[in-house]
Amino acid sequence: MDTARFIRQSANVWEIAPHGAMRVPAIIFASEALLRDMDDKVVEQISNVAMLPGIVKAAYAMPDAHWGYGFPIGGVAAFDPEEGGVVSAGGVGFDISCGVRLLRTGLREADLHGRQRALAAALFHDIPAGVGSHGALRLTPSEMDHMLTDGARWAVARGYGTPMDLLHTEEYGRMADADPHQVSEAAKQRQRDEMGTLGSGNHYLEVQKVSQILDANIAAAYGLHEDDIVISIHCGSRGLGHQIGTEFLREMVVAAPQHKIALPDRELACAPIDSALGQRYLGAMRAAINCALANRQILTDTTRTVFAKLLPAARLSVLYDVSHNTCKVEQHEIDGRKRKLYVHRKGATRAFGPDHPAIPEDLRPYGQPVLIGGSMGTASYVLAGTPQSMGLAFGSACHGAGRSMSRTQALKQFGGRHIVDELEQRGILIRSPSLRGVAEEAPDAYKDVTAVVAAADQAGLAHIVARLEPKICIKG
DNA sequence: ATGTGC
Repeated sequence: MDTARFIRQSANVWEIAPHGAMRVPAIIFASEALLRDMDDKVVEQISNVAMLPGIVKAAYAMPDAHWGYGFPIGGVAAFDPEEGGVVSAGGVGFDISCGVRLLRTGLREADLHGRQRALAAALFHDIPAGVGSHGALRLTPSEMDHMLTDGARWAVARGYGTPMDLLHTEEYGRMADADPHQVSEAAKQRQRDEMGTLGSGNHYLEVQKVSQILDANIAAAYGLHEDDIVISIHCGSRGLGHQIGTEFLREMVVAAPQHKIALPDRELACAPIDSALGQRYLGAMRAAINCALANRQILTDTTRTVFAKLLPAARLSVLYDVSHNTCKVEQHEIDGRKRKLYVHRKGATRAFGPDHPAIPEDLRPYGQPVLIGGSMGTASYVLAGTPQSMGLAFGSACHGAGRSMSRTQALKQFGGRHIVDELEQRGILIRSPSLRGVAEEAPDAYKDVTAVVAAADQAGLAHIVARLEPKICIKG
């Protein structure tokens, strides 16, 4: 990307002033090197987002941004219903409420010695992974509705985990105002036996060690110490979220003319927040958020069972669970005035600063944990929301490394077997039902996650707390 | 992301 197109606001903040049909500026958070390597499509897409009705302040792209469906992945945009603001299915993405949950184990790296292979085998055996994977559960229609209404709270009530888990989950495990009646039978059908499954693509369950502490004070408050073993679970709402996304996208394209919305790109299909269609989508999307929260809760329970068999000294506790594909109603102060906004985060993690009431009480003084999943075989990071993050991009940060190469391109260039062998030589065990999937997820098909989080940190979006390195990766 | 697709 040509950096001359931008007004450089500061070292890591780049702006395109509004022109043409843009209502607000487009802003990219990135280092100069990341921006130079960034897909031109990102500017085109956030500039299009900046044209949508009721958009507030600016359309943003995070340092890991790349080309997505309509909105870039790594995009943030907030809309005001009082100014004709819209909600967009493409602004949330197909994998509704995809997110990361981080578990502490109470184990140290030394506790894994001699057990790593057995643990990898047991996790791979018990965690359903891959395209169309099925879990042990099969939901009746009434259980499906309970799950879609109560999220992780439903899972805990059914014996999958403890109330303590909910305390450290976004929305305390239950997204309010979900409406299972707006979720089609087809979506429910697809999800019936997919609860507690990982899925495919970039989803994974990883056993990691804390390799570096970058903020000792916050790390201690988060219960993280060097050489600790932790577990990251990265997955979303499976077939249900995808089906909801597909159906509403189609409906929003058809309805756009009725709502008098001129779309700069039909992939940006959206509906006014105050329309019946907008409200129906929000009800269904929140039900999908509950599905993802319940899914990660059940996976937590399965993981606990595996650890109890192999490493009974382990005590798995949730540090935090946060989504990076959502649209949420939040209060934000704009020019001294508090406004209720519909914040779309697509491949962007919520990153609320210290003292925000949405953060669990014991973590509140330190800022919300921001969980950044790296690409397979590379590092992940834990960051914390900062006091200034609310004013920068509505309290948002990056979500991962971000692809630098398409899946097709990665398949041409890399071999799954080779990647597994190479990582094994570095002490990282990859277990996956699909070598093709492994090739698509090759570490070199992604940006450098360390550079991405450094840019997020330097821009002030979130503050780096700890670095995690993989030991075992169960790959979807 | 996805019962991976014109």
